[in-house]
Amino acid sequence: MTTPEDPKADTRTDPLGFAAHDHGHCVETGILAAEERCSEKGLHFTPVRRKALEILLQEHRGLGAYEVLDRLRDAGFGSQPPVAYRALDFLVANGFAHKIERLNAFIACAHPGTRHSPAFMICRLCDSVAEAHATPTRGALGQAARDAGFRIERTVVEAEGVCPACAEKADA
Amino acid sequence: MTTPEDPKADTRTDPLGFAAHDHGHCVETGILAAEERCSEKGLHFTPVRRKALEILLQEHRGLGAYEVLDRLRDAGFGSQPPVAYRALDFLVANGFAHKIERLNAFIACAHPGTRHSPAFMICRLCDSVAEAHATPTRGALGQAARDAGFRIERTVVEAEGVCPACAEKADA
DNA sequence: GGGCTCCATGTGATTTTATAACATCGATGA
DNA sequence: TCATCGATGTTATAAAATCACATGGAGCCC
Repeated sequence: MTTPEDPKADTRTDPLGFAAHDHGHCVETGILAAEERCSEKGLHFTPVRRKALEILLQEHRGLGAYEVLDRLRDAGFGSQPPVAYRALDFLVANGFAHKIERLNAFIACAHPGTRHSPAFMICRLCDSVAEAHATPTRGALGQAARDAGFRIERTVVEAEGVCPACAEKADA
Repeated sequence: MTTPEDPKADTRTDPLGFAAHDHGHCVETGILAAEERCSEKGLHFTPVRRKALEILLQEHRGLGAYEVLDRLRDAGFGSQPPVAYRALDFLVANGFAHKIERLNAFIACAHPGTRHSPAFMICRLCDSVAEAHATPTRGALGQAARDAGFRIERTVVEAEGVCPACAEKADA
């Protein structure tokens, strides 16, 4: 965790959980976490896969597969859809990224390494996305599932709305 | 290798909330509710729209837009995608149906008339879908949104797993 | 080393899902 | 009457995802 002496040194205002932060840090630690976990688990963190994760980490918003593909192509990798989809599948399967169903888009995991059900907050005005933890077995859905005898294996929880920065702009 | 029965082929035990029920009732009351609400609100419940809702009501699973389109064509309506998408858009916009993002599919609302955030339980074995109520502002997501200052306008809550009927078959 | 298998990458082609753009037509009402 | 509007229809195209198959390198066994 970096604690910059001068908070104003950080000029980027990309929201992470809609809060200002040192964004270079995101990419760096995201890649490091993936490297570590891959070597632990014997997974092949190959160049395309690494690059795809890097691309996702660079933005706190959902990127379409074809947007990722464009950037992979620019980086010298293959130019056909399966190139992107396969890299993204790997990242999602191993918890380094998530798919946002509402957007048909992908985003780097904000809590890599921890076992979790993600929940997303998607700003419809600026497209930024924050990841929180969902607790699917608690709450109304969990109760309904228990009542019905339904075994939950995976959950999609996505909230659409307005992030604090955009709400503030709208007020002004 | 044995040839187990394909659970998706079983149409006799349509589950509603994964429970047996009088299915004719579903279609009938669904249509009636829509008629009533449309006349209340001055909405045009036209033949295509009515037929589309009927089609959705006939199944407790998600139907793709093109599946709906096929049946609309069979019923004598137009045969091009916008025909289905427009009817479905109307139904969704007015709360008579929902889109299931995980499946890129549509389903008739199980609680028409009541204002609610739907939550779905999707059986990955037989494709049946049950609708429950979500309480997005309670629970972890609501707390995260409040903490972040995010204003939730709409939520997608979808659980994938195994319905009681399929779980039982799997045990046997 | 030779050959083998496995897995990742690459490509072209296709399928599935969704929208754009524009014509027609009937109901409503000035 | 005729202007307007919303609904329906059509053709064409865009966007998202998958299929099928070829290549190529890493590790391994003999």
